[in-house]
Amino acid sequence: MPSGAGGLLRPLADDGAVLGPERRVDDLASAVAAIEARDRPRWLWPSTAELYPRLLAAGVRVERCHDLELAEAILLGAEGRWGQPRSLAAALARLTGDPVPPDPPSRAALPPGGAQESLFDETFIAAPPPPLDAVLRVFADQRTRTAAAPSLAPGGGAVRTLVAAESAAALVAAEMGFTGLPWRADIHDALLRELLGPPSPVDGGPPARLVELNARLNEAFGARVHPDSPAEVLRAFARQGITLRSTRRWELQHVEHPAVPILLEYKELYRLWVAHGWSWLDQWVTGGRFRAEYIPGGVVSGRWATRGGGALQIPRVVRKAVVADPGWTFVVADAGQLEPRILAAVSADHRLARAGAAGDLYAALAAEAFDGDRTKAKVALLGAMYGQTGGMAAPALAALRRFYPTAWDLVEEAARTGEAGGLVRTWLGRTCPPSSVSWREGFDEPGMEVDARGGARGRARGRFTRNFVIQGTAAEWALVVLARLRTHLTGLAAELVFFQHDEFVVHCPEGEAEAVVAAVHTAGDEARRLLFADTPVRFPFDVAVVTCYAEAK
DNA sequence: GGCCATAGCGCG
DNA sequence: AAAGCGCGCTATGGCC
Repeated sequence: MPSGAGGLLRPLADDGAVLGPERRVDDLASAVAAIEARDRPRWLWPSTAELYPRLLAAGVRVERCHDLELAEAILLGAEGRWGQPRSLAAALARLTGDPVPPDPPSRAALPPGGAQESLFDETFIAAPPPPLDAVLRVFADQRTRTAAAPSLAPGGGAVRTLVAAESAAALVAAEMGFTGLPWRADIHDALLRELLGPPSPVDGGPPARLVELNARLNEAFGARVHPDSPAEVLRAFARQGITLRSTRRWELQHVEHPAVPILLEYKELYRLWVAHGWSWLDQWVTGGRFRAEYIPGGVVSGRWATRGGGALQIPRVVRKAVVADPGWTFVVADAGQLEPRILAAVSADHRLARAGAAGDLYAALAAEAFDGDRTKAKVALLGAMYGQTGGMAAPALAALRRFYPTAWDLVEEAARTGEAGGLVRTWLGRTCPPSSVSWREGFDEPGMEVDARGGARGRARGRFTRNFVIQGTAAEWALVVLARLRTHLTGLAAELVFFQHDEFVVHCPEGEAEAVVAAVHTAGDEARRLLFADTPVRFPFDVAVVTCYAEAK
């Protein structure tokens, strides 16, 4: 953090009542550090993503915050105003009746130390700090709106929990981005050489193994083929008398032709090379760490998104490069069967909840309703949550409907609401975007009826809302786990280094592993109680203590 | 040259 | 008639 970044501070009570005068400080980070050490307050600020990385860079951590922007986005959704600008300035303008400014474009993903980063810093410093009365006014308004916001959970107050969890998670996100995931560039390089052969002598050229596979592919087709071009590959197969709809792997697998195994191997290695090859390593790994930018609430369902480096898509094979520091280890905790357990808890379906008390929910289902066929039980449950109706799932779904009618009704009701153009909400009250918002580009396919009811489009939306309730509630459970786990890790050297939807990775000295494992289980239990009180459903973790991430699972 | 849609595949 | 959800990233290929 450049020295001299100042700011404005003011002490408040929990309800936002002013407790003292406004104070301008020249060194915001030091002032925050001093107050944090003394009072451990809940910090109220416009944006964690904007401010907290700067505090972290100055060596300052805080325990709690209320993120006005994240709260605003949740509340706008709850009020049917999904997608309106969420910045402090926008929220204030809506209160004063002034023109609402659009949100600034999100910061582009930049490699660490990228040239544009310093440019951005200057812009930030040049901008005046927000007036504190704006912060107070918006906060007071949010408190009222939060109390009124609906949720799937019965009773009130759920959205307040959601806002608190989202704010806490934003702290974790910034800290994880700052800390980074331990990454051994030398091991990554050796892995790439083993799989791809030596890198090309030409800068950026394909490595030896890809060159070789391409040559063999040309031989098999009897012509030069550029395998990275789907159109060219389709034409090459057509010349062999084979008509394909696409060059997707699952379709190629059914084709009898000597080019197929070569092409499949090429595609797999090509993917590794372009997405997680040497240039990825150069761009994203510095000082033995992979640093991504994590974006809480970046996905409509409330899951996190990331910017840069594809942090949530690290291929399993590449995880061999994720190695703990000497004397340290990873605690990798994976919440097994999370979404079906969420369905059991949310629906409170008596029999499903009883199955959810078991260590293996699918096995419990199989024993009760699927003649011991675990695969069938799993297909049925996943089909119900994703809206699958055809193929193998049909008879399984019938059994599910018969044995677990309450759970069945919950997802069906969510689907019907979506098909009719309505909104659904998660347990803690995150609201899905309205149907007027195309939440996914390419949503409309040729021949899809525009009518929201009855048509293919309506059914697609039904599948979306059906899944939204489950995926979104699972994301909320995970947010609470993150927040609680973070709290339990304070005082230890342990650091949260990775989080991926239902999986938590802590990097800690070997001697702390036992305490971290205990903290994970405690956090999971606290999350269950906070969301679902006395549900019989359990949310067990598969926990692995490993020095290499690839060894987990 | 930049912009945008699409294809394809990695993750949960 | 059949229809499984959510993402990010990198390539190609058509466009201006």
